[in-house]
Amino acid sequence: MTTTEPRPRRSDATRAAILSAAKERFAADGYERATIRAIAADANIDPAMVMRYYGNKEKLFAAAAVFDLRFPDPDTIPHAQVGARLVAHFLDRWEEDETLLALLRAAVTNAAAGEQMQAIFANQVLPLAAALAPDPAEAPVRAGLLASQIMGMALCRFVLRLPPVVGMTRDDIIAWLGPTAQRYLTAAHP
Amino acid sequence: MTTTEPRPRRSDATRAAILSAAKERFAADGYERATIRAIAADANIDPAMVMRYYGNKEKLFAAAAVFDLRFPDPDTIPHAQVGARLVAHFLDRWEEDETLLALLRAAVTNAAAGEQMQAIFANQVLPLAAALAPDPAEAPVRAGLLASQIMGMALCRFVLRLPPVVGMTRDDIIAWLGPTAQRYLTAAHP
DNA sequence: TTGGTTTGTCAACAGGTGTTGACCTACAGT
DNA sequence: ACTGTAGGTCAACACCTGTTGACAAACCAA
Repeated sequence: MTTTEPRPRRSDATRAAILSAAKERFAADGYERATIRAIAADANIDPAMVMRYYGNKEKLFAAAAVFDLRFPDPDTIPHAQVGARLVAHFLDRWEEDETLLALLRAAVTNAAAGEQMQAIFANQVLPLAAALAPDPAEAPVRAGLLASQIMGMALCRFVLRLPPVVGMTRDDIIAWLGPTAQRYLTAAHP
Repeated sequence: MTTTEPRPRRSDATRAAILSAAKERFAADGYERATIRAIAADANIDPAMVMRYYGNKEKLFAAAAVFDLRFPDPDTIPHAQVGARLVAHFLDRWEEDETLLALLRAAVTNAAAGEQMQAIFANQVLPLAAALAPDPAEAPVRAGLLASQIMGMALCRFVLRLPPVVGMTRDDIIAWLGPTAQRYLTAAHP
């Protein structure tokens, strides 16, 4: 038995346009300033359609903020390079998918977005740290430290746009942050 | 000639109450959700007073977001301990003054707040890095790296409230982030 | 063609926002 | 006591927000 795909509806294109516009607006403006009217205008549809297909603004955001970090299999990474590889992977994910930016911008002022951020941390970052940390009991703290450095870099580079941080190249960032991530994940407790 | 203090006005108490309530609201809710009406209610005054004394919401925020990091004199810190000392200092400043939290929460969605954040970076963090970096030309990047780790920790601990990060003690954080800050500021370019 | 379901449009609602101006009150200087 | 000014109150404004319900158009099955 194949997985039962719900047969394609005629309105799928509209749904997709709404979701795409929502991601863009949430990423650019944050939760409160991204208005349903503006999202609908971007998608060239009536604001009422947003309500019809997504119920309300919170559910629309929940749909727009689904995100998979797509970590590589930890076993395929040489132990000495996990830091650099993860920093590089995070940078790529951050730049190729605006969803993370939307999530960050919204999570700072919206409770539901904050919880979604916590869920991503618990379901995706924590298992990764558990697979890499020398002692599984330390995994949560190590995951938290990794998150603090990665999110801080994203904050300064993509949100606050601090000029020296914006000016760094991808390789600069990997060279500086790689050892930090490596230490947070694998080094002995200081 | 003594510095010409503007003689105290009868309304100084009201002004201070407004500013204090504004800091609290901006810190807790961010720029857009902190309404003038709510701030006025906290200060037990009429919303119109806010406009009279601060002109408009943007100017009120600008007044509420003035902040001095109060760095210790770099020369008084033993070179080997600058990282730990600065991390400890940042933690203290962050916890004793909610202005930084207001600034961070607002800077993510409000352009003026973002610029104020950039100004603090340029006027306060950058000179510190310049005084500590081995090569002054590298100071901006080193300051940016320091900011990324410090702001990231604040974001995860005070805003997103990631449980493992909230659970860390002050000493935990200093022990983990101290060496990172030390390396960003003083170690050779990797 | 008929009838019903899906897709879309329009206008309006109830409530909240920053902001303004008219007005009253209490004080300081004379 | 009189008067000008600073401090404070009140109601309203114009606008924007999420959200709703009534209605029209397009589609598809019979």
